[in-house]
Amino acid sequence: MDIAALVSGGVDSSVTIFQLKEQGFDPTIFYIKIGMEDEHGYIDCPSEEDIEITTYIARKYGCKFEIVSLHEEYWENVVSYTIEAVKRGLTPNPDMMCNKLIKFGSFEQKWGKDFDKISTGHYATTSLLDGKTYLSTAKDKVKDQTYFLGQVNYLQVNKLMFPIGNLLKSEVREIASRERLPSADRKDSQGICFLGKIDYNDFLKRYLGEKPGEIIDLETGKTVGEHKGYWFHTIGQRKGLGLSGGPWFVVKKDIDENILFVSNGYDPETQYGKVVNIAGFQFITEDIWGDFSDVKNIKFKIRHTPEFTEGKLTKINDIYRIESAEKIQGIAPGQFAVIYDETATLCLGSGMII
RNA sequence: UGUCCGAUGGUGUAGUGGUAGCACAGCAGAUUUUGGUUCUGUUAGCCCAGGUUCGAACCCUGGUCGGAUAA
Repeated sequence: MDIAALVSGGVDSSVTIFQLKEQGFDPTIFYIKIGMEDEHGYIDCPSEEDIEITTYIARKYGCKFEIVSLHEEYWENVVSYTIEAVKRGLTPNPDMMCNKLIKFGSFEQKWGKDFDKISTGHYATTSLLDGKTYLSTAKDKVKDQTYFLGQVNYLQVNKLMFPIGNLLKSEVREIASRERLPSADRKDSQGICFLGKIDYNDFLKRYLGEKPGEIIDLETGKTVGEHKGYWFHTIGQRKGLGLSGGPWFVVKKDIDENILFVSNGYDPETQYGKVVNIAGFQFITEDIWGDFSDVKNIKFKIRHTPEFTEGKLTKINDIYRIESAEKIQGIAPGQFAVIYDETATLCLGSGMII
């Protein structure tokens, strides 16, 4: 079986190679360059060290190694999507789009198609049900990364391998240090990858500029301050408002009027919600309930959190709706709601929060 | 103009003679493959000038500023 293994130089993806070799496979390693420099020199993803480590891994395990670039694709799909979404007042999720469109999209079209499987270092698993592959959660429920995979489709899931999905993070670290992998002690990667060391707000300022507007207390209707552009704030956000007498949380945006609505205090009701409406919901594999019509008990996430929330899923025409069992904070349109089965073992699908 | 009240970190406030606290904001770090949340740490202050006192944010006098009220 021919396996294309995506390796980033981090601990997780490094260990996948060890795992694959243990299982008798001989993967071809791919390092995808996406850190792109635009005309302003503002996108920057320092990849030297990553490539160095990946090269070492390839040599250590005697794997073929290719460095490929998806700069253009990344820019056209992920970065522009991010900017467009933010401009419309949404909260984008570039990393989910990167998985869907780049790692398992463009890569597949250009190189992956020649392989039987694509392996990555995600904390996720797949399982077979009635002969069909389903995306499933990882053994390490805290590190589980199925949320970021919620937008992939059946063809992609069918072809994916997650060699560390059945390991705990601690076990991965153990293997890495036992195998003396240079990435053993590297910090977990975090943050939007294309930004590198660039501050997200700087990035937005660069592309969208500043546009002062009012901050209004939703409860009293009073203007309590000024912001520099609605795109610098997302629903549920506390940091960055600069208002005293808080804490204050962003609860609503008016894009046309460029107004930010906030609520004050630690537990105002306006900060929470129980209903999440989802547009464009799609099952990754298929509707496990058959013809979905009534109400189903599910678990879900509206952002990458350690816990799964309980809720009920219903369908209203083209829109799916989650009724959360408990009130949840920061329901941000543009983010994806990812649906799991009742036991949080199968990742069923996702759609965009509206 | 008279009278009264107030003046404490960026903001809102505790502290009535003895080391100036708290909240929010800010900053830093932890957590997190999305700017979110959460957690930890931290910066920064007694309107000014005199006086009383061993010692003053606190008491007294004057000034400055803000608010109220009277004509």
